[in-house]
Amino acid sequence: MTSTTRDKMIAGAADLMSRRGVNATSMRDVVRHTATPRGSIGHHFPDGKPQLLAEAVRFAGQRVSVRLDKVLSELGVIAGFRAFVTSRRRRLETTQFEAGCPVLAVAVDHYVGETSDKGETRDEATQQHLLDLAHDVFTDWQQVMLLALKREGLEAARATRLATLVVAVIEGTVALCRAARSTQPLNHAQQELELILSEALARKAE
Amino acid sequence: MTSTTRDKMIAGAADLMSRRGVNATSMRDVVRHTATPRGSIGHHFPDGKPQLLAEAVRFAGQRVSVRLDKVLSELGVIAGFRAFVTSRRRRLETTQFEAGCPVLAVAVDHYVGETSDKGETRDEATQQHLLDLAHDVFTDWQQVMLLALKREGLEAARATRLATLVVAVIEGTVALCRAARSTQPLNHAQQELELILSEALARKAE
DNA sequence: GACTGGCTATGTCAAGCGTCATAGAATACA
DNA sequence: TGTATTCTATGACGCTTGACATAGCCAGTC
Repeated sequence: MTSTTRDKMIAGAADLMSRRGVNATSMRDVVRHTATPRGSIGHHFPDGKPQLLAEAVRFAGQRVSVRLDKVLSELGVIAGFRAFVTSRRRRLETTQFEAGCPVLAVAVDHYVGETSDKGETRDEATQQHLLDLAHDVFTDWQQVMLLALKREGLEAARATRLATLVVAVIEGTVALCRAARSTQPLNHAQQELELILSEALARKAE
Repeated sequence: MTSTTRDKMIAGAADLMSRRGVNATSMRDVVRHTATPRGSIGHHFPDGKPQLLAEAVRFAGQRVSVRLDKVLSELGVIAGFRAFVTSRRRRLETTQFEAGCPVLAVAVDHYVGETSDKGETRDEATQQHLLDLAHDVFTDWQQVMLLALKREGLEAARATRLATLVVAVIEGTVALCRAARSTQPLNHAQQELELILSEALARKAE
C-alpha cells in the first residue's frame, strides 16, 4: 500500500474545503479532522499546502466524474441526472447543508500563501495553478455530460451548451442550498433542468 | 454627509470579497485597497470584521437587486436578462475574471473568527448570521425575477422555479468563468436560458 | 482663542498560521 | 539479527491576523 495516511489527508482536506473554503481550512485542521500525524504533512506533501489543495481538487473532481459517468451511462441522461441530483441532495441533508464542493471553493476563495516580501505580489502563481485544476475538473464534468447527451443523439453544439448549463446549475445550487439550509433550490432547479433535457432530447431529430 | 469613509470601506470589502473570498480579505487589505485610515475601522464598525462583512453583503446584494429590477421592468424579461448578463460579462472581462460575487463568497467560504477557547466551538453564530444574510440576498434576487416573470403572465409555480434556476445559473456561471478565464460558460448558459425563458413565456396561456 | 467630540494614526498584544528541524518509532529486507 | 528507509512526533521560527489602547488632528461652537 502507498500509505493510507496520505489518502486520508487528501480526502479530509477535500471535505473541509467543501465545508469551509480554502483559506478557512488549515493544515492543522486537516490533521485534527483526519486523526493523522501532523509531522507527516511535510513528508507526504513536500510542497506544502498548495500541493495538498491541488491533490484534494483532483481527488474530489475525479470521484464525482466517475460517479456521474457511471450513473449517466447506466441509466441514461434523464434518470441518471435524477439519480445524481438525489445523491447530492442526500449529502446536503446528512451534513446539515455544510458540505459543498471543494472545486467550487477553489474557484471562489483565492489561496493566500505567505505574502513573501512586500505584500505587492501575492502567491499568484499558485492560485493560477489551482484555478487551472478547477477548470480541468469542470471541463471533465462537462465532457461526461456532453458525451452522454451525444450518445442519445443530441447535436454537438446544443449538447455542449447544455452540459455547461448543467454544471453551472449544480455548482450554483450548492451555494443556494447552503445559504437557505434547504434543498428547495435544488428541487426547483432539478425540475426545470429535467424538463429542458427531455425536451431537447425529444427534438433531437429535427 | 455621513462620512464617505465608511461607504468606501464597505464597497471595498465587497470588491475584495468577490475577488478573493471572505477569509482571504483582511481588514488591513480593505484599508489598503480603499486608501482609508486603519484606525477608523473600530470607529465605523465597532463589532469588527463580521459587521463589515455583513454590510458588504447587504450593499452588494442591494446594488445588484436594484440593477436587475430596473433592467427587467424597463426591457422585459428576455431583453432585460440579456442586458444583465451583458453587464456581468463586461465586469468579468474588465477585471480579467477576478471579480466574482461577494454573496457567493459568503455562501462558500466560512468566516473564521478567533477560535475562542479550545478550537471546539468556532464562531458558528456569526457564520450562521452571514449565511442568513446571503440567503436574504438570494431570495431578494429570486423575488425580483419572479415578479418580472409573473408580470409577463407566467404562472406562479413555474415562475418560482425559473427564478431559482436563473439565480443558480448566474452564481454557478461566475465560478465556471473564473476557473476558465473565459466568458464562454456564461455565453452558453445565457443562450440556453434565453431559450427556456422565451419558451416558457410563449406557452403561458396553456 | 479655548473646548470638545468625532475621526485618524500608530503601536502592542495574544493567537493562529505554514514551515522546518530534529529526534524517535516502525517497517522491510538482508 | 542488523540496518536502512520510511514514517511519525513535537517543538520552534517568523509572520499575519483582528482587536484594542493611546495619542494626535481638525472641524465646529461658545
